[in-house]
Amino acid sequence: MGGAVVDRQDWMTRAADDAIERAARRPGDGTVVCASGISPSGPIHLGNLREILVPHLVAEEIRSRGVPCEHILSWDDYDRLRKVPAGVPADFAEHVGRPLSAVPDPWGEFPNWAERFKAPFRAALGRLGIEVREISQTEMYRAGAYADGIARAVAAAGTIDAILGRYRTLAPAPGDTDSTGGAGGGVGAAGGGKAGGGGKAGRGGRAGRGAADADPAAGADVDVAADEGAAEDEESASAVGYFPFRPYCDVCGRDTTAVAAFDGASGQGDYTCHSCANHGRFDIRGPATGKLVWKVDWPMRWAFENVSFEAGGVDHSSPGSSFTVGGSIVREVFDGEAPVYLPYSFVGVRGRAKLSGSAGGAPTPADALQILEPAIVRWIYARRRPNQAITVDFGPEVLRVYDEWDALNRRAAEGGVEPAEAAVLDRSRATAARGPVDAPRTVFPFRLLSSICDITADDPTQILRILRQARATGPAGSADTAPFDLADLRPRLDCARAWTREHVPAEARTIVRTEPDRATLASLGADEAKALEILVDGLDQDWSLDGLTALTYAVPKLLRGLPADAPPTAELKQAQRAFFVLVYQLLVGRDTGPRLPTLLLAVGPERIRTLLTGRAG
RNA sequence: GCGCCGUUAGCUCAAUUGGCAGAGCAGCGGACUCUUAAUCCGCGGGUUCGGGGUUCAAGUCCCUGACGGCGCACCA
Repeated sequence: MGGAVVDRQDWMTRAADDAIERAARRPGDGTVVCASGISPSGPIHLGNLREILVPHLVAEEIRSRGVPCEHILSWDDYDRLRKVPAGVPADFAEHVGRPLSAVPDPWGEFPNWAERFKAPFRAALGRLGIEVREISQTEMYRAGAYADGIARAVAAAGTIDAILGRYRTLAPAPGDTDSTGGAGGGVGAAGGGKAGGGGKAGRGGRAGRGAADADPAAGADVDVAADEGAAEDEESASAVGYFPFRPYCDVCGRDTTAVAAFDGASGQGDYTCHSCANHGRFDIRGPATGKLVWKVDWPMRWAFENVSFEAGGVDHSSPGSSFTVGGSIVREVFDGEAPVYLPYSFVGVRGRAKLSGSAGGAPTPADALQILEPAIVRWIYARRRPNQAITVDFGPEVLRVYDEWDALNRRAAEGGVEPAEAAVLDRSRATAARGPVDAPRTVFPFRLLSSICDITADDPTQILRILRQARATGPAGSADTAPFDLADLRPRLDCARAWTREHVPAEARTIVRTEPDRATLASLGADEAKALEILVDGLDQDWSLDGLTALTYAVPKLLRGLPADAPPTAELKQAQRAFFVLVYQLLVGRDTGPRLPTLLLAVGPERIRTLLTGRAG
């Protein structure tokens, strides 16, 4: 009974509280920096979208309070290509080990490998109303922006090695478990006590997501072989001990290098490349031709970008994984502090989404936006706490999602939703900078649109005609009688069309015959033929939903010499049912189908005449 | 070994910071001249995985056990 308090508390407000507090005790002008980082090594899927959406929603909350906030997206396009995904020419294996930005696009449409995968993702972000400042790690490293960070890391190699060692529990030392607890706790505490955790069950769909399938098969050989070459710590240990910076080879461009010697005074060193046997030199002072290993690179950027909030997948969030060690490294090496951190769980997919274009099996944001309105995609990510798994369903559940969404909007319009729920709704529909995301001006139930797309075979003219009819005669739809056009129905109409085409099973679809069923027509009894005649002759009397409804039910009555408005009897009802079956058979080759008046309206008078009489309309 | 998530109606899942356990589907009953996954109304349905604890109050918080899923400890 907290009565008077308007409570919009949810995970986003809490994260925003923490992030603002964290930023306040940081250097800089008080701008809260929320960070995302993605490695564009393949199609960027719906799981990766969470990497963006979690910080985005937190940033939105921060902005809504009038606090300056920036959302950055670090493209890890200077990472090595780790393996060649399925569907890519096998000879691309030679590029394994090179930076993603230095590998060509297999299909020659983009400047390089990384850009191929950035482009569609960027477009999807635009539709979702998400604005970020993109940062290319390739450019940053090559421009020498990180020179100071690299120098610090190299100088503190021993410290870093020791930190990593603290968390190594695999091989020999069964040692100290409390060092883990201590470090992890220190870092995570600010997150409100929940920062320690996150991981979660993933890939909810038993129908499977496919990403997993692609992994082992596709790259196994290549991956193992290449990683062997790169096998880092062990190899280099003999020469110069642990070394957190890995040079790319001057000759072959791969990171299959081992540092053989390094001189701290000059900042220069020697390496040997396993792939091409090149012996080369590198210099960490200016523009870099290599990069820090991941677990050092990440905390270095926290300090460099002054990050106050970031989210990470469960794989980064377990004890001993990159976030935990990063917390120690940023403090001990970069004189910084870990951001407020939210671990997020995996995004599962159900309902056999159509595979996205290029290589992968996992659906992308672009795939989702073909089926779901932008606001609904945002809603799916906003309404669940990050550490809960999300299942995006492309199957029949889509209908339910739309129904729920419409119901929520309706209730909100009537002012009948809880503050917390209303807040999530607001966050889903609009952003601070861009305003409302793309949404239909005229809303019809998704299942209605889908059904109409189905029976009209996507004919825009007929879709519009039926919808106008539906609105005119709709039961409670009297509220909004404003005229509308196809454009007012988008993007939902396009979503319904795509969903119907790609996700509704064939047996649930209605396919109107293109040619009359002459065999059945030839075997009709006299009454049947007469009934069809009555129907066809009556089509023009009142070509509307109501008119056709009256007509279809009247036919068996007229056939018996009864008036069209005769009261129904059991016998009449039976006759009506039999008549409907006959019409369904002739129109769609089945015993049942969509309600006849609707179906007739969709098929149109000429085609009805052709199919029911065998004569050209 | 360390750690995370889940377990709620026949099924799929909700339940804002602890405050009367709720929807959809399925089932049953009824209405619409009614056939369709394009309609409406109603009904039934629960030991919230087990055990302990804190509290006026626990699906929710603490401890513990079971089952299911996953992550890290090698790399990113």
